[in-house]
Amino acid sequence: MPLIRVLADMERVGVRLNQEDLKAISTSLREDIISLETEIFNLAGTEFNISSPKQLGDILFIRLKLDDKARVTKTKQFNTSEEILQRLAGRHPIIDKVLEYRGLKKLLSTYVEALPQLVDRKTGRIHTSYNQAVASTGRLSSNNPNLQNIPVRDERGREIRKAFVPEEGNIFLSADYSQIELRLMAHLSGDRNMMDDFLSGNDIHAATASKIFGVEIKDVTREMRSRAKTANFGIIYGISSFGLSERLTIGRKEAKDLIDGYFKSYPGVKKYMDESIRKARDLGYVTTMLGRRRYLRDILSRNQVVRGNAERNAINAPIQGTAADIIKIAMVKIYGKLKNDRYNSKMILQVHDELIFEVVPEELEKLREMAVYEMTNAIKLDVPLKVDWGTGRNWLEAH
DNA sequence: AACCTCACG
DNA sequence: ACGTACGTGAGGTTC
Repeated sequence: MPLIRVLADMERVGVRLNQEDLKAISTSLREDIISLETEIFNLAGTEFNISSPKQLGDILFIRLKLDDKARVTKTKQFNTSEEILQRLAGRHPIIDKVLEYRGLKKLLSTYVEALPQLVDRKTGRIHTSYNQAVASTGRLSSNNPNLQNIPVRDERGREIRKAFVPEEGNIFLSADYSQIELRLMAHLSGDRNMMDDFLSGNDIHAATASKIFGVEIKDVTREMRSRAKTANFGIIYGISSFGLSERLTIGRKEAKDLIDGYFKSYPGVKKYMDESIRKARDLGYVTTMLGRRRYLRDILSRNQVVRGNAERNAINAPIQGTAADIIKIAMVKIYGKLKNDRYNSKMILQVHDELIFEVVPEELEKLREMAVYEMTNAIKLDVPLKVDWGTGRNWLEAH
């Protein structure tokens, strides 16, 4: 069965949205937004459109003179992104209010107000579209609406995720790959140390911290683990000392030392990354484990910014793309079994490393075992794949 | 339509 | 001297 039919079926089935929940969220968001508006206008001493980066920039950096060396965007406007504002937070009480306003407004306009309008009249459910041919790495994308970016990180946003629910009597099952991209880095690079970290079943970020900071795993602090985690992510994306220093708010030198330490701990990873770039130069493309190609026309560019971008793509695409290939294999296999064994439960959503099923309770045990098995064994690697799962009466709870 | 900002993995 | 971590989609503002 080709993937496109699996996706078509998932789109057709859709997912239920509890509109009463959303109404309540809407009311409370609106109230908070209005009072934040008032506070912001008072602090600014004038009314303006807080949603306009241009007007906000003028207020913060000219009227209130909060310029932190006034960073600017392409078009020479003041940069008012969250990242910049965070750094100014201590300087004036308006900053926190603006950040909070922005967050709540985002939830309201992008989700709470938009989603109910996309509930299908006939089915009473939300039906996304999955695209197979948009993302250059081979990932799926989802639009109209995008159900791959439903909030989960903040408390307020999580309320929205709770509004995604199964039919009366059914339950959600969520199954997701644990650290699939880092596992792929371990496999593809063949780095003995990283492979051993996964084979021993240790917490990978703690294991990385232990190596780069030179302490026993048991002596790894939260801060060390958090930095190691950032470094691990950075590695997958084709790290630079600048990028890492920005994210950790540390100096360039310190970031460089950290990266050097990383590559000393995982020398195979460094070798693999260099090899990926060399391959891209030779062939003009890189491939995933399953042979999907990403062409990199800029890999020989004389412009180092453009070339650097292509080099990071050469590192990242085989990793992200292989992860995408793997979950697609699992989806096709799982879908085949759902059909063949006449399940009444349905696979309804895919979010890159996660599959969500709407399950009739009698089938839960069997389906959970089957789905986790198919995901875990979709491909044979030199390190184990791990799949976590959960169930619940809404999407958040299933996590 | 371009830009800025921000939601997710 | 430059600009700098991967991949998406969507809403609001501005031109």
